[in-house]
Amino acid sequence: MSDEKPTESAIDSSAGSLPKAYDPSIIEQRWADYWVQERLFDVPPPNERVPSRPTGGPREALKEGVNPFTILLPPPNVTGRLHMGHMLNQTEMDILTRWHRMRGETALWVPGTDHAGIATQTMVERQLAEEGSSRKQLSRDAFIARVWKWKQQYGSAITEQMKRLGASVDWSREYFTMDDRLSIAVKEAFIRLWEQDLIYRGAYIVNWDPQLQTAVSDLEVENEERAGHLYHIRYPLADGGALSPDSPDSIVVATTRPETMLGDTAIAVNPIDERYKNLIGKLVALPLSSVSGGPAREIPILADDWANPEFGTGAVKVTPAHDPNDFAIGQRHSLPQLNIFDETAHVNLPGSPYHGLDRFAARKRILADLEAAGLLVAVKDHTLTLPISQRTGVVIEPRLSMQWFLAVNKSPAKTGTESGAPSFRGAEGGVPQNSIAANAIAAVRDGHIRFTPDNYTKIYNQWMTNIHDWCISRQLWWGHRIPAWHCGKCAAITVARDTPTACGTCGSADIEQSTDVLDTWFSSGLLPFTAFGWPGDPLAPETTKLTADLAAFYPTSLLVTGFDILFFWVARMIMLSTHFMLDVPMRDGAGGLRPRTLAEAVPFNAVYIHALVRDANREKMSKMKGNVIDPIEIITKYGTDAVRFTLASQASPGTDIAFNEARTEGYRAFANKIWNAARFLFMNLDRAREAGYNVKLSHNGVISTGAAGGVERPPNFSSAPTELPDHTPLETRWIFARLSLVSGEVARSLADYRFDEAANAIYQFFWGEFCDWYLELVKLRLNFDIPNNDDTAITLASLTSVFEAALRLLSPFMPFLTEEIWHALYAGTPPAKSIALTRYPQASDFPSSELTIAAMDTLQELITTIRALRKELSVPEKEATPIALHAGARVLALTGAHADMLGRLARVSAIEFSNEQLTGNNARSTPNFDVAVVYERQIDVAAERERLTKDLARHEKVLTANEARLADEKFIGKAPAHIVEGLRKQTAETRTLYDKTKTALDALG
RNA sequence: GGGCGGUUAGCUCAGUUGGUUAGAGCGCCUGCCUUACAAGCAGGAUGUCGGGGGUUCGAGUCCCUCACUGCCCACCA
Repeated sequence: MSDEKPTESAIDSSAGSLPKAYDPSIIEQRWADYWVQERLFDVPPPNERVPSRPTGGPREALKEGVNPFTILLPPPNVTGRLHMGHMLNQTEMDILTRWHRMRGETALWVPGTDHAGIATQTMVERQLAEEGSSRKQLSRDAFIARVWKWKQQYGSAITEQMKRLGASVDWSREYFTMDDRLSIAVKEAFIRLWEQDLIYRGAYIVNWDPQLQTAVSDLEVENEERAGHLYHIRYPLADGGALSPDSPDSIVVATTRPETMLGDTAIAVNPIDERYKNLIGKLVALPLSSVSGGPAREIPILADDWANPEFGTGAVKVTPAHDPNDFAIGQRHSLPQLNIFDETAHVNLPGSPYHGLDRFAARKRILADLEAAGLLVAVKDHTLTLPISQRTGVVIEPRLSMQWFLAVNKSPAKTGTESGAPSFRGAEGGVPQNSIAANAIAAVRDGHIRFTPDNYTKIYNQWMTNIHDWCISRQLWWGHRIPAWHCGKCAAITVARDTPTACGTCGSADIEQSTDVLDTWFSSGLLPFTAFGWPGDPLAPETTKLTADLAAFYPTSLLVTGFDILFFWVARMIMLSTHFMLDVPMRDGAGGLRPRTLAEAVPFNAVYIHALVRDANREKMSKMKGNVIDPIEIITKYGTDAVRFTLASQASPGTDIAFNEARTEGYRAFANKIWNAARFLFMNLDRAREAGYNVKLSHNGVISTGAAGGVERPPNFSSAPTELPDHTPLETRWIFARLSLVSGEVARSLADYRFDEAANAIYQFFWGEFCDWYLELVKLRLNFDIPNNDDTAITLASLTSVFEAALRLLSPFMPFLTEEIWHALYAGTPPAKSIALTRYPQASDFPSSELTIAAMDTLQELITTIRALRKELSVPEKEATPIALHAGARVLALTGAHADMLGRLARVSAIEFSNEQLTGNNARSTPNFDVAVVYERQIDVAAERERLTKDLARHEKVLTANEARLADEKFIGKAPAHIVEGLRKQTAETRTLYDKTKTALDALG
């Protein structure tokens, strides 16, 4: 089955050929393959006529049009396996993308994968370890070749999984962040930043992961509170301190990390601290610092405000090479920086007894030695926050090392190296400083980027305002190697686009490329523009570097992502994109170019941040806990559509999703329901054909017939409301009206990222209204025994039309099921290659009338009331009974005209109209009518009394409350008229119900 | 140390700018194999909206406070 071509397997619309139960496993893979093979969602390269994207809020998207909708897939790690977070993320993006596409917009969703420096390198290193080899045993080039081989072999796993989800991405534009094209762009970005003097190299304290043996950024460090100790250590004064008898001969410092004392180069006390005032300037003999049996190192006691007299002993040891604060003190006092650890955090002090010890072993030894020397004064319990490497879980070792940094709070220097390039930057006012961070702040502050939920605006601002320079170098092998060459002779740095042969400063040929690579987030931060071809043809003049894709699709419309990468990625994209894109000109519409504004330089106009997918008990999923739900597993069990719908129906902004399989089971049932509704329809279409009806499907929902979703759209995109013949039955008018309203609701919800509301509206419509009511009612009309019956013809046409439209409405949420049925409906000759290329139902597509809805509401209420009464009276399901009805003229007329509905749906055999109120124990009252079921059967008096008593109490409560309010002059005076009027009406109705209930209760005796 | 959320039916969650009797799905109870569907149909029960106070004609919704709970940021040895 699955190897058949979909168009051929699209079954004839005969109920007999649809299996009774819906089985997603036999259709989903087939359509997933079909969408990819047919390149249905590829967007052809834009031409000059592509209109540029107007800026506007999400509401703007409600208008139909041909604007591009562009969205970038957050690239998963190439080593990754799909998890529930991906699935939520992609479901949301796919719903929106399919929705926009079906609205006639050019919907471009660009997929890709991230080379994920650390993750990938670690994975391959692990593989090597299993083979008894290691990265260092291979050469750098051999190792990188090995990673590429791995990528070739396994790198497509995650994208293959994506295809299974039905993600409607443009595979022709798929990228990998280490592709040649993107590597060139990354290099170019680095070089320009260097030329603008925004990248610098320097020795600073960085977060060092001793396991990975690389620097990591602040963001890659998690702070964990742990119980630890504060050690008070005595440092003797070098001169013995015998200045005067009461003068101390030592100073006691407090530290949590005694092993770092080997790197101490000073002791700091606060200048206002009276205890130590006369020690300032003295030297101490650093204990345990003797190398090869030599004398102890002597270090000064100095005054620095950093020392807090309240904390510990008020004296702090200063280790400039291993603590950021100490580093700062060192800078202020020109202290030497003594790096005592190697890159694996083992003591690196040849000649010292601690040489070669791991940092924790060194701590133990040092504490023991201090104790033995009587220098360990006190050990106090102390909770400290330990920096933990996110990637490896090991304790981060702050370490002085040479790294590359991106200056984020600095204005770019004029480049000068670009050949006469005109600067398009900064034409807009309002950006005070033009630094990377300032632009990133302005972009959000000025509303060019909107966050949903909007509280992330604040979080973003807070972070961006306090941002530090970004350490962008990593001591890894897998990644974008920094295009800088160090000179062996003069030590100068040569940064160049093409591999240089000589030092740019002294001309020496003794140059070597930096061994560092760039932080993965540096390259992914460039994606919003590099994915569209930036920087373009490097040989072309600067002003024409606007690639066609960039011109057509930048800025992207939306970014959908999780809050966990808000700073890692979202913020970096805003920083880097605004910075670089301000220099890329805009088409001015008259064939020329003009500077780009900040609004046009932002990477996206909106950011939708979704929550976490948790397990059914709201626990965070983790491998350790073993509660990780594998999307592929759950999809195999319930079908992709059901899982997608589960996620969508719970995806309300700002709330985590507790993924509950029971719910997915419910949505599989929903899919099955629709499947069976289709079977019902097909069965009737068959009957109609057999009875000689001319069954022809209109193609009015189709917006594209030929090529894949291109930029061009057929002119007949808009569709006029379906015209209903005069004698169209009520239920058909009603279902069209409901479809219209629901279509409107769905559009409004999706525009606000309310996937839950949209999904629930469709669910309720499809099941609660179309299936539960409409399908039951059409059974009254479909009468194939009578040839050329008007009711039958109109109803069948409407039924088909509504069902087809409802499928389109549902298709962004359940693309597989709807595709399958839609193709089946057209019996192998569909008007488009996919339902995804048809028009999305709009409220204005269908005739709608409030009167129709009100009429059906009344009939539904009547039917429901009769059903309840029958149940209460224990009328056997199959037995029809007469009813008595007391009501106003409108309801009576309505009931008279639709007695057949009551017969079918409430098993009413006859209707007796009554002039009297009906209050017997076989009767029920609503504000619109009294109805009684005529059935001779002793009712359960006790149960009836209980029910009536309860009702009475409820009515009474309402009456008391309402009457009190209506008697309140302040309420009458201040509340708006429609509220008062509504309350009056409700009170009157409740009064009537109360009276009737009272009478009925009294009648029970 | 700062900052941000959450608390509504047994469970998971909705509840628009305050406005007439607070909803959904699942679960639960009862009755039905009614030829699209038992993955179904019909009916039913279930809430002092975390506690307290305030503003208001009117509060699940706004303000204060307390409790519990989750998260983010932060260079105090």
